[in-house]
Amino acid sequence: MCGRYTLHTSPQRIAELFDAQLAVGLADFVPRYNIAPTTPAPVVRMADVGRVIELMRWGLIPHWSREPSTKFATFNARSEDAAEKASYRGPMRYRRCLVPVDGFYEWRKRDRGPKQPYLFRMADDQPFALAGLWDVWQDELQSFSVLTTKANTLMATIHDRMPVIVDPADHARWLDPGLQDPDAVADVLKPFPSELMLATPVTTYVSNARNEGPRCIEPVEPTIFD
DNA sequence: CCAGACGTTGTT
DNA sequence: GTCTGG
DNA sequence: CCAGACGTTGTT
DNA sequence: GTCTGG
Repeated sequence: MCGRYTLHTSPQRIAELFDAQLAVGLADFVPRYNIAPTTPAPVVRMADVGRVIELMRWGLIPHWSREPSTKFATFNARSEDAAEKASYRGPMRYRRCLVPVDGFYEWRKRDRGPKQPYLFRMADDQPFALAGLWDVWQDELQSFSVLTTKANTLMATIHDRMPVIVDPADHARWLDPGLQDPDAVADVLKPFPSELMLATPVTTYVSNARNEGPRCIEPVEPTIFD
């Protein structure tokens, strides 16, 4: 699963990498090391003019919701059955997006002490894309969810689920609003190869969602209890 | 048909 | 809006 | 995801 | 134990 991540690469570099236009205000997006559910984050989606990067709230609020509330856990969606779920059926067909990140966190429960956070990133330390779904509520609030899949062998040491990481070669197809049959993009939703990723135990400073800054990704030595 | 939910994960 | 349960 | 709160009334 | 806020 995926409930916290980083995006400290500059918006200009992200726009370049994803071949997308930055929405107004996004050029000033400050480096983030602790993006949490219910908070805004940059998302890449197709618009009439092509790919755009906009701020959306993490935690998908369906357009039919009475309240823009976080009543249910919609910051992740199971890729295996999202196309059949009431909340994701529409988004899976018409509103797929990419979530730019340069790493994400997972926590492992220990026998004693607080949970140990791990930072997962690419071995080459480059930014990458998570598969996302988005929606609009009351023509004013855009929000998104991150798809999950089976853990690869690296992640399986901590969890049996992981976020879907979209291979750059699949970006265009995933975003294509012309593909309205979930089967046409189902092959994109697979576990990313472990050998291209790294995991590092980091300080529990990141565990509090109010904490920010480079200190969040500070490595720590694994302990006997890890 | 209508009413009521609409979600995920880990842990027990 | 759309799915599930009764 | 984790951390932190978890309640009501009347009065100011 | 379970919900809300970040």
